[in-house]
Amino acid sequence: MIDLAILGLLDEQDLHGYELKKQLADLVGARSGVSFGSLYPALARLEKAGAVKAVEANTVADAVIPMTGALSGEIAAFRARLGRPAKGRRNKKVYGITELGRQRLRLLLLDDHADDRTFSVQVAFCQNLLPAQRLALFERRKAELNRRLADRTRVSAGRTNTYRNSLREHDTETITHDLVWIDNLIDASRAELAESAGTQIHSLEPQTIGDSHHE
Amino acid sequence: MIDLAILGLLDEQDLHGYELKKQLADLVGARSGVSFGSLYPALARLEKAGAVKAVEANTVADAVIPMTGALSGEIAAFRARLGRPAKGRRNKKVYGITELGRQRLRLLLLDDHADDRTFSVQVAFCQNLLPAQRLALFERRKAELNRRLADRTRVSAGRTNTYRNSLREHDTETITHDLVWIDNLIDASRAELAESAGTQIHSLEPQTIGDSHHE
DNA sequence: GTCATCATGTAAGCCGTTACATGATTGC
DNA sequence: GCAATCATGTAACGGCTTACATGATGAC
Repeated sequence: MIDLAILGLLDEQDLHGYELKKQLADLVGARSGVSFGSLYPALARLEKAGAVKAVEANTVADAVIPMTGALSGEIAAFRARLGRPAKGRRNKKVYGITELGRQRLRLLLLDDHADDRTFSVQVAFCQNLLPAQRLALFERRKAELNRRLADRTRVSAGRTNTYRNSLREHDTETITHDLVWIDNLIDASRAELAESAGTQIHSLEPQTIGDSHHE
Repeated sequence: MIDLAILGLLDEQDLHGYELKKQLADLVGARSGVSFGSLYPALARLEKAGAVKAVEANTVADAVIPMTGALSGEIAAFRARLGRPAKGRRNKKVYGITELGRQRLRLLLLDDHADDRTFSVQVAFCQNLLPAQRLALFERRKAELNRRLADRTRVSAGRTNTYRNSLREHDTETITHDLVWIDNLIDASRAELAESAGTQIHSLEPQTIGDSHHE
């Protein structure tokens, strides 16, 4: 999961570890947040594998301006790209994704053995997929949620009390809520797919010309 | 978490590992289900610590009758208590909770550093708590969820796209849904607390006597 | 007699956390 | 110059999963 999140973020902009961690926490929620102890080793591993590489290390300036806070990463990345040594924050390692990393990202995005948290991250970066792949991702998830719902109704025996019933009901509602969400995503995906199929046939729309390689 | 779930289940009935695993899966959902590789070591650990002890080992019969499936555990436990060697399934270890185990259970139920999954299990067995403790448990959870909601609105900057926005919105809805649930539990707890306080004093009001400390 | 299921356990390994170690920069 | 924050790492440890090893029983 951490690889997916790192590659997804680095595909959008170059970042250094510390900033990466912040955006990661933002993405998956402060809770279950990734720690340095897993982030840095993960970055090292990805670098060794050639999926990311350090760019502009040690020369980069950083925006210390607190700002809205969440913008500092973008500023840092911006300055990193410019190579401007504004105030001279030191041994920071700004990472960028490689072509190999992008391939790996696409693979991870398609992985169907993903757990719940990983699925969330897949959704967060699923713009990197082709419309049809995105749709397939959502459909798989829908099937999985329906399976859980079925399991849930099948059992229901055993000791029960107020709290266990309440818990069970709440869980069911949560899954149902997830299903509604997924259904919306699926609808949107299908619409998009139909639209792009239409444009491909007689180029009505000025959009999406580049997807020659499938569909 | 596994200790809490095991002790909670064994507090209701004596069970052997295999059956325990089924009920555990039922409790926390088939997904994120506990595996034998963690269950048996956990049982061994708890036994060594004196929190559970094996009862009726090796003499016990088991109901092989498939039935509705979920009932088999209760039947097994029932027969275990009777000591009836129906057909003679062999080296099964039926565990029971000890007084020390019950103490440990109460501690785990009150632990406020519990993660999300653990909290669910705490709710499942919170009947073992005193009304006031139960209320405190729910209130803490409510505070935690509100904290997350606050974090969530604070950030919201950074790169966004359709899918990230949708994910974010869905997460927010999920937390809100959890909050509604907790609020209901809290209301019920307060009512119960007031009622028991009322009967204890001289049964005047059936409502809100216990909340001297806020509102 | 053999296959599926019930049943218990062990071992290797992954993944992630906490805690520790280090050090530069900025604000006061 | 001192504390807080930024920044990067390492080390120890824990918990859980997968896979393996074992074996009894009941159904066919």
